[in-house]
Amino acid sequence: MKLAEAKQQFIASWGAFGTHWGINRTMAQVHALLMISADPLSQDDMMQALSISRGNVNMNIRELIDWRLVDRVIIPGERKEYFTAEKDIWKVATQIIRERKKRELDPMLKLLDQLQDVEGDKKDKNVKQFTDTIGGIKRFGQQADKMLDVLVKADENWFVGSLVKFFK
Amino acid sequence: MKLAEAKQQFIASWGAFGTHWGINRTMAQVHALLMISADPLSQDDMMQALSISRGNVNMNIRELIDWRLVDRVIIPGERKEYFTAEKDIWKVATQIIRERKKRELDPMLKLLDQLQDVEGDKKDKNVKQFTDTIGGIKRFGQQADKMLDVLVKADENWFVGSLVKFFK
DNA sequence: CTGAATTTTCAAAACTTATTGAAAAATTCT
DNA sequence: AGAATTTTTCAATAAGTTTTGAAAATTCAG
Repeated sequence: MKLAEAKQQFIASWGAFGTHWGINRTMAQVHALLMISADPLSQDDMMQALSISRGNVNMNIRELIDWRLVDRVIIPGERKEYFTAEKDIWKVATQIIRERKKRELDPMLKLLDQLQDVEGDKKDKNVKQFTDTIGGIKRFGQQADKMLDVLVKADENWFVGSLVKFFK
Repeated sequence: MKLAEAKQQFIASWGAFGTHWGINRTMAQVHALLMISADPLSQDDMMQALSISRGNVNMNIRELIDWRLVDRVIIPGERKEYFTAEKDIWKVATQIIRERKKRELDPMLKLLDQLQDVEGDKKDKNVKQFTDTIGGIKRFGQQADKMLDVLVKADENWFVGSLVKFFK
């Protein structure tokens, strides 16, 4: 397979993959493009490569920067801004976990806390089923929360090394 | 807080949460409703509880069954079908992992294999960046794949117990 | 087998989200 | 400072997704 074709396929698939995980297709594609580009790209480069509008590139790039997956790069002597993506997939993954935890898991746990104490007879099976379910999700979420905290602070080598032993 | 109000809040939040993870809001809400219901519900019950149409309930229930998160229940003497959800959140989580792995991770790994061998000079930095990135993602994905396999087959108590030690 | 109850399907409509592109703002050069 | 270039914004529009609801299919009791 030719490089250009392989690139296109990867970008398309990464985009489709993203949509299954609640990520805007174009944002995932911009990310994919930057991950496989040896050099930083300008917004014009991306418009070109993905056949999308200037506004679209701009919005998605800014969101990727907000997720800390992409950085602005200044190239001396160039007027335009350029962008690169973090290419170490371990760092990419931990960063995504970090953000989603902050944006989604933490608020969910806060809500579950509030829902925990409903008025009413603890003997009523409807009350009981509700509090049991909420309690179960809360405990699970807290466990996940702790685990992800450690994971995200860990070094890849330590982690993979330890996992090998753990999951023999 | 009153039970009815707490239920509504949970259903709404679970729905919103789902949309951030590529899951149809209504499907997540139906799932939430069944998880906090002490008894099995009919399609009419769900239409009522969520103010949605019959077709909508039907489609989403069938998808939840397809994900093996919900089961049909026959109540003797009743003409209607009833439905219950798995309420053990550990089982829910491992089942979701199982399905997403099958539907998304496995195909992605298969694609990365194909993209691995592009024609061209390995010294060309463009070729190199591409194969390095793809290779990195592939290795990471394979590691995750193995890990999730073990996780999904594990028993919750074993898992949590071991993790506590692991993540001290 | 008949007819009532229930479930399923799916085209059309409603809703949601993403994209465009031109205008405004900001930046940088001379 | 003024002009040229680049970036950002955002209202309008397009594209994509979900929902409805009525018709068709299926199931079941008598």
